[in-house]
Amino acid sequence: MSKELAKSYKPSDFEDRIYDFWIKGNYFHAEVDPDKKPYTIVMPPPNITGQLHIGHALDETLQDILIRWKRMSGYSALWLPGTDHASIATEAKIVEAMRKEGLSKDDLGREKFLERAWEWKREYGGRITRQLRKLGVSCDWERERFTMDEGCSEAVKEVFVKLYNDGKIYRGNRLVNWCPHCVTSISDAEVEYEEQQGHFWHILYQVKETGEMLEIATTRPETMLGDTAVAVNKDDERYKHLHGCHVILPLINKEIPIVCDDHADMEKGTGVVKITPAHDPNDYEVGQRCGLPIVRVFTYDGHMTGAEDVAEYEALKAKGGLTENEPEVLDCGKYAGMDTMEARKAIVADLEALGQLKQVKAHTHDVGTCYRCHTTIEPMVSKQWFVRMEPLAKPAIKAVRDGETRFIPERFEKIYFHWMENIKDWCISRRLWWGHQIPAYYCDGCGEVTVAKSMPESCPHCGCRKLTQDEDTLDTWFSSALWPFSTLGWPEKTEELDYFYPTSTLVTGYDIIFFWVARMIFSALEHTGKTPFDTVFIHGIVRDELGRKMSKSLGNGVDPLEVIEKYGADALRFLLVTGNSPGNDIRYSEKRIEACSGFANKLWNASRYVHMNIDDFDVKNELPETLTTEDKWIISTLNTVAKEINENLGKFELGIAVQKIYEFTWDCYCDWYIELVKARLQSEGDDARNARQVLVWVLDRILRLLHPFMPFITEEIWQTIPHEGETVMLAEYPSYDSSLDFPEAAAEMTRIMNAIRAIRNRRSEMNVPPSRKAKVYVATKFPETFKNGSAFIVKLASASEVEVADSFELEGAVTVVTPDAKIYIPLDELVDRDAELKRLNKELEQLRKRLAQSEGKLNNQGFTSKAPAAVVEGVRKQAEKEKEQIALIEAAIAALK
RNA sequence: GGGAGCAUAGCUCAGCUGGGAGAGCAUCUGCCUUACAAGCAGAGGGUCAUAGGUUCGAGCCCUAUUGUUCCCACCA
Repeated sequence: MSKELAKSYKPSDFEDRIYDFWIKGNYFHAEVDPDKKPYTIVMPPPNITGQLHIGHALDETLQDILIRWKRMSGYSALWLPGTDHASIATEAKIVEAMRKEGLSKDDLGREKFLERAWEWKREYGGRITRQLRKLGVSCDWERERFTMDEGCSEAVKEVFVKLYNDGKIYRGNRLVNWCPHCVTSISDAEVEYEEQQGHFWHILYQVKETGEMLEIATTRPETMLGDTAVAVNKDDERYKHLHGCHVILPLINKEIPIVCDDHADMEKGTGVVKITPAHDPNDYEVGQRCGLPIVRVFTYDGHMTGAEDVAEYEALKAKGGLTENEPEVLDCGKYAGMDTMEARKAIVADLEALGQLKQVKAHTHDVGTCYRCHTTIEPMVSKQWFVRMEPLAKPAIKAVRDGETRFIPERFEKIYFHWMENIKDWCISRRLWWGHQIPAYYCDGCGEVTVAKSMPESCPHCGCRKLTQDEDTLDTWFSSALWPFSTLGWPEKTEELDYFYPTSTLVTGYDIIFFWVARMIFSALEHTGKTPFDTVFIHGIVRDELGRKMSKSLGNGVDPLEVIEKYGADALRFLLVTGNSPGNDIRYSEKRIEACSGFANKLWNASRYVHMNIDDFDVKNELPETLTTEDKWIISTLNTVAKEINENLGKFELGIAVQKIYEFTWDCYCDWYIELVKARLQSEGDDARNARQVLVWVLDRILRLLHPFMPFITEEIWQTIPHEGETVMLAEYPSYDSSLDFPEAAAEMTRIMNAIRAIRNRRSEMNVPPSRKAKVYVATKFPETFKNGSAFIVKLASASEVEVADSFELEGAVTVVTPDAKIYIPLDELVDRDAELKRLNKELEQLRKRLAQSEGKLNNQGFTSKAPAAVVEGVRKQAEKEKEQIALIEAAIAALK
């Protein structure tokens, strides 16, 4: 490490070097240490397909701040990183790449495809974690995991088998969300609803028994071929005569019953609704209640079924492979093979030709789409694997209700509860190859299923030796749900698991509470008996300058790597926590990042100044025996700030904490303390030596306090000042120390500072340049304080000299009044009697107003009797000060006249 | 249809359990004071969305209203 500090702040010159230094020192590594308390964060694993975006930058920055703070506070702080295999997203990318080569999945076959996928993982899986390093993340790379590595896969199998044996995983035909583009089922959480312009088609169905026409409205006429009933409400007077009758399904002239079901709402439309159990969630329910057949009319890739599909169905039937709720398949005849949109057009046209299309109305409605490819979802009855959610959700609700896991901010608990309380069974099977293959084996002989962690030698049901593993894989989130414990070695009883689990804090965005957070909680409770983390710290999303979500299509994304290149990772990190409170969105703006970078620059320059004053001396980084008033003031202030920052961090108020460091550094240290000691530093002897020590000591504490937020610059500077230890990363985080409290000195310093501010203020109002010095007379009850501080007034308030006394009889002087002093500045030629009178009167008026307020309170018996004594006492003192000041100003006015 | 967030200075936002409205940027004034002009010293600028209520006291708590963003929901 260099001992020199470069002339100017150029983060790109040292950030990478510092990161390498940390890696070489192995400072990120956390061990099981019985002498320390554990603090654990598991990183939300980014997708291997992903590139670092600003959302990651926010998420990782918050985690890094917490982990660095805890590490410096004496915890064994483990931040466990990793990546997610992201089955749909990755598979889609590989399929897309293959398509460009003219290859399909079937051309390659499963084995070859998976080889390619792993190749992809090797190539791109490390990209995102390399990018993360640019941010300065201090995670334990030795413990990096991947959702499909051996251990995580073991955990997945363990969980699947256990849940299956407990009856909490089952396989069956249910209505699922089907993405015809990804050609797989997806879970309810993966459906995104988008508002679309559509139509209501009013179709006429003829009643067989009476010949009358029933008008039925639908938004999806292409599903009508799969209708197996129409429903009316049993209380609907209009249709009571039709109970038990049938209608003729147009186009295919199929006879289907009219059933009664509460789903038919008398208030809505005509009160008659067509029932397509195979392709609509509600209709599926009606079908179940009324015992209707299920007729599938769509293929899995979004076309109308035809003879081939029927043949497939018949073959399965012949084999005895039909199970409960197995949908029949319809040969859609002339519509067979059309995609659903073509079919819709053709069917509508044919209905019109038949005179059975009564009307078409425009209609906007929410249409479900796939969250990955945004293709319209086709609800479809299909045989899939499901997790039974009710028994899992209950304890997960209780754990949060009982406070075993809490959300920051708390309002997100409501969202969590609402979701958990209304949860449906979780469809976990995906017709994909990239992922955890479902550990279920089908016997070629008897067809029975066996669920086991590995393929059984022979079928336990019939002894047949030929078994085939289920082709499908599990939802990506099934493995992510195990992340907090699978990464620590579960199901093995490792010492890491014992020590670091349950983890401490989960940091994530509100957008994946359902996908991930909720599922981790119920999985952890089910398999480890414990909630996976104490606290879920939720943050918002980063928006662009106009408050819009960043998106590829808008092209308004901010590339964090470019920002780091230009301003440094420290500035970006600072930006992401400043002026923000938990759970709220953040707006990115160039102006703001410049301000953050400006702060780093300020710190850099202050450090350079410190260097100018210590480099030629042997300066110890410890407080001297003798402290001056200004020393005590800065130390005492720092002590208070350190106390507050720890409190704020403990409450996840990172934005408040960082602002306090900012203010202390810039206002207290740079603008006041350094200015206050400049004279001493130029002197010789103990005075100067002591000042150097305090200067260094305070800077060291600033660097420590700031380090979790701005790790690079703080390390770079820290290495150049006197210090103990190898890295600021492992220096102790400052906290409150009662021996560093100097309230009297702080009060004295405040009196001087108030006087300086008041004089500057008055001079500025009168446009007196600093070069024009003037004598200052201070009339005060604290003569010692002001005598001691007169040098400061000379230097910082452009005074030629300072005279202190109980009172002065001066005429033609400008007067300023502070709570502790009346100050005269004789600037004869500048004194504009009228202007001065006007100003004094204005001030008097303000003071009187305040006094009136104070006295109003004190005269209010409700206030004096009910308000806390300390508050009442505070107002009383305030009122006294105000009276004193008023008297002083009145005297000044009288003197002018 | 249900729920949540937000509304505070020209702009972007803080404001912790109720106890005299803040920051950054922008604007204006004066300073190249030997760390920093990416700076220093100052100034102006707010009916805390609206209307009620609780309280000795409300930006903060309660109710309603308006605007705005988002989430959830099976409405043909």
